[in-house]
Amino acid sequence: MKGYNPQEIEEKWQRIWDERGIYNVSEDPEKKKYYVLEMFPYPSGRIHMGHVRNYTIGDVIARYKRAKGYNVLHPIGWDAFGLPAENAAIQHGVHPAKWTYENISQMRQQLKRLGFSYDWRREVTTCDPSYYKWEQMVFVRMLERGLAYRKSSVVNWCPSCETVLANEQVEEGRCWRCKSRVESKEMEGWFFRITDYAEELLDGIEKLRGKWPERVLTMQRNWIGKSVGAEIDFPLIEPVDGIDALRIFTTRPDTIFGATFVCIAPEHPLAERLVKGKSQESEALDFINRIKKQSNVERLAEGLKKEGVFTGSYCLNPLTGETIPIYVANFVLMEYGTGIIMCVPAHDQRDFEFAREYGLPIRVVIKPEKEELNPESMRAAYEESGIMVNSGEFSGLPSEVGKEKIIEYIESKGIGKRKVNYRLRDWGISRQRYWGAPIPVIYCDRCGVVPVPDDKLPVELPLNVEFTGRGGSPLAKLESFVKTTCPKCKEPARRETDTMDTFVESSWYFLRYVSPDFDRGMFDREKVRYWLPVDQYIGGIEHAILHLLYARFFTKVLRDLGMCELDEPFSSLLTQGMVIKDGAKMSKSLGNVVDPDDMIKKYGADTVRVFMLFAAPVEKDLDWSDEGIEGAFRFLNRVWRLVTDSLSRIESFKGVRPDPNSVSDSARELLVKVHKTIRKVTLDLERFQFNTAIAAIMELLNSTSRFEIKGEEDVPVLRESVETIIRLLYPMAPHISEELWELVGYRETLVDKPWLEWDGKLLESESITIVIQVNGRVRSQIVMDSEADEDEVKRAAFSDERVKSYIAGKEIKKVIVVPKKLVNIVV
RNA sequence: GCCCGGGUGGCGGAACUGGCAGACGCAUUGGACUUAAAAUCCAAUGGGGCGUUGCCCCGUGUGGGUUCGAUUCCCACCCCGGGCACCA
Repeated sequence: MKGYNPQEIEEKWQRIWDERGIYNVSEDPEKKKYYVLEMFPYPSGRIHMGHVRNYTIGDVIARYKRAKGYNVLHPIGWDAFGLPAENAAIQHGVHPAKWTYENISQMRQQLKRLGFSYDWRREVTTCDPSYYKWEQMVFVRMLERGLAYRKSSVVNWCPSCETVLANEQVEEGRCWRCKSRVESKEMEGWFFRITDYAEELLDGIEKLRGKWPERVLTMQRNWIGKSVGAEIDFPLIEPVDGIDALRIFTTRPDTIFGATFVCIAPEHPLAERLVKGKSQESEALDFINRIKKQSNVERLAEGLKKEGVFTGSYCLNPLTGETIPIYVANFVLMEYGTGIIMCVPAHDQRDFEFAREYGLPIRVVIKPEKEELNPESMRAAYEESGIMVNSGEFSGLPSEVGKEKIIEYIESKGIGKRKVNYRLRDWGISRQRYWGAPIPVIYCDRCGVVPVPDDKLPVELPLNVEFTGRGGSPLAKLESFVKTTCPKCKEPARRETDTMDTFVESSWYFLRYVSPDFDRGMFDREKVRYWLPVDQYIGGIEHAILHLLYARFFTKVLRDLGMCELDEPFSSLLTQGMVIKDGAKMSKSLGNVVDPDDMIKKYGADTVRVFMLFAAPVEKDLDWSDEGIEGAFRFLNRVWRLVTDSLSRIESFKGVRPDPNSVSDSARELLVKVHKTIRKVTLDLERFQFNTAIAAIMELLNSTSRFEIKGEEDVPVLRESVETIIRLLYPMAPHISEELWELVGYRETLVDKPWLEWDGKLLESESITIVIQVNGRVRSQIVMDSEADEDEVKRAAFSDERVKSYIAGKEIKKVIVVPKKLVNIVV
């Protein structure tokens, strides 16, 4: 018999699966649907071990669910827009389109070589105009509804690349590409109003509890950063430009009697007006300008040092009626709240530090339960709740109650209102880059911003551009693209040359898979109704916030545009850990990269898959081990050998059911093991515990290899065990399983075979080993019939010789019997 | 600082809902096969002890608690990983 030759059999089965199109699915109202999706890859050139792990997990789930009778949708595509393509163009003169499509065709071959069960007819590529056309149309709808808008804001600017960088593209204050220092710059750009959905996105998190990893939910919750409080007016002593009060935001209205000064952000337009004509003017303006020049990164890096300068202006504390000073301070953020805060040094650590630095009064207004606070000797602010003191008519109230009372009071006086703030900012989607979906708007001197009409979509990305890496986006320099006519007045106009953030494409690709060729809209609504939501989404933890939050937001927008009925796109989320080597992420610079192709060449796809699943639980990081993959290869070889070695013995027993009552004891034991393994593997696959599922198959393999046939009636047991191993292994290592299945005499492929069921009766009727403890320590074991009642078990326990020696001459205080498990005798 | 995870042999890891800690794999050691090696197979492998082939004690980050019984539950602390970090 031939040895295990993975190259040969893997190619064979991949061809057979492909020819028969066995993974192609369509809607079937008779069957329960299951949509399993892995995060699609960026076509960087070659797949890496992280992809292999991600897609192997998805493939096991897809094959298992299919065997369980589900109509399984399992698609793949390409997140094909992005900066690396443009860099390749700048550095090597290859056009981004050519580079991207060549990478895709290479990576597609690699995925096929791993035997993943995709419906390849549904492949989507986001840089294709037939894909981004729909995204542009949605952009226009959003624009019409005010969900997309243009504004000026402070961005990260790389002076060398002459482009904006997203926050995540800034590493320690430097450009991730050219390492030059990033500057802050005010720029116009397009935004999606994700903040309108802050509350719903937060609510949704509660509904995803238990189905998404808690960590991801926590990260999203923090990112949205809801805080409840109030906005309150602090009247100015001298009004400026008709403004007679400063509106502040606070989450602690209960501490307002302790507000001894007010701070304003340096970027706040009022800051400069407040200092005008004051003796502090030049000093204050110097400070404001110095802080404004710092990039966000620098300002955060300088971090803990609180700095400020007195404006020379005063306002009133609206509750105490006291006159208090107004400062400009570096720790106040323009983007959050109103950009102005009331400062309560006794009960806020930042205000406390600032007050100590500048000698401002500290007044205690919240008293802790037990201790007394002394403003002179306090070393830190008291930020917890307590009893209100020095707070006029509110004194004596618990601070939590006082918070409500003060809000009611200021609302009744018309000097403020209850207010909820979010840390979440609107999503800036403009990129001064070429390789992305053009933003479909036209600027007309007469009509202003005009969206491109639907019948003129898509705005195709022109391919005849030059890549110099200098002077901004190549699009802006392409006159034939920029020059156009206004759709409204037909006069000459200019096109927007920014492209969309690539996270926009990945915010809806999972919807496009249901009808990839649909040309009357983004997707076929009926098909979305059938397939969505995604039942199981699988990907790396690195997308915990960005992609997963954007996709949730975009789904809700599409719903509100009346395009679908979906609230949440991904019912369940599985985040797999990274693949690392020698304790570090695989990277070229560390020289610890393991190439999947090399491993496939050496061991075959099945071995690579099995190792990925066996080496660690899915959520944890997986440390690559050369010895480990050898072990996986050995395991498959042993399976191969078991089957081929037993072939002649079991060949003529096809379809013969073993009779548990007439087989030898060891055969019966094996048969029980077979069914226990079916149960274990099934339950493990349901919970995505692939490592223990494989361990269970290994155990069964060991038992079967050791098994010796005692008589003719034992042979069907051996056969059943062999067949079980093949079939349980199938979702993880499909090629070898198919080949061995054929070898043991079957013509139909395993793809079509329903999943195995275990025989519950066989497992129940077993005799059971019961552990006997004396004082909680294991002292003996007895074998009992599983039907035995408590008294029988007790009697057997007391008559056990070893137990007798432990309890001899001692008083029995208590006997605990756990049915079918153990007896504990306390003496 | 705050919020999540997580600490189990030499290593990756297992243990249902409180019930035999260390499944399975790797590595190591010894043996078989071989002229030899590789491959393969068999055996041992948490620590310590002894009357040494069978048994005893200790042992799941540390210290306490609940319980007949704790890797599992509760309290306090230590360490590691990740996220957020002047968000008022």
